[in-house]
Amino acid sequence: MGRGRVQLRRIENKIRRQVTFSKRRTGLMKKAQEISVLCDADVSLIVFSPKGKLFEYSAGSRFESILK
Amino acid sequence: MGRGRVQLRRIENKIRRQVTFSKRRTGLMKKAQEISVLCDADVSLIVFSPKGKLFEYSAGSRFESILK
DNA sequence: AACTATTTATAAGA
DNA sequence: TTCTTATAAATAGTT
Repeated sequence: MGRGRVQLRRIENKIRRQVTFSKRRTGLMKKAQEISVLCDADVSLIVFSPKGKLFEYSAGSRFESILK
Repeated sequence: MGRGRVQLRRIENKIRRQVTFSKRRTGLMKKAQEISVLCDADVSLIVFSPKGKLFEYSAGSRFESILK
């Protein structure tokens, strides 16, 4: 999406990689939430940034009992 | 996306819910893979369909040792 | 952080 | 369920 095509390989530029991570993490979390609500599905999504920071979304009884 | 707007609530029609689940699960898995490759991030995504079928994607050393 | 041109995802239909 | 198409949504590059 956006101004250029996506090449599926590691973004070498550190700044660009961080910006892309931030944008795509937000989008991925949103879509995880959407499929859980729309389709009544249990979902667990865990992402570590390259710096080791943890981001997590979970929904449904299968995961809430484990992760909360 | 598509022909109509998304309402963020459970899709009541069973057929439509299954079709949407199948399409969105594919898209979600793809985006999980993309962020892991592009941004060098460890990712774990686990989804259960409403029928209880498990779908999983994981990437990175944090998860591969656990899930494989 | 906001913008916007463009790509990508996908809802509905076939 | 697989393909197509119109359109909504995500986002890459820019400001």
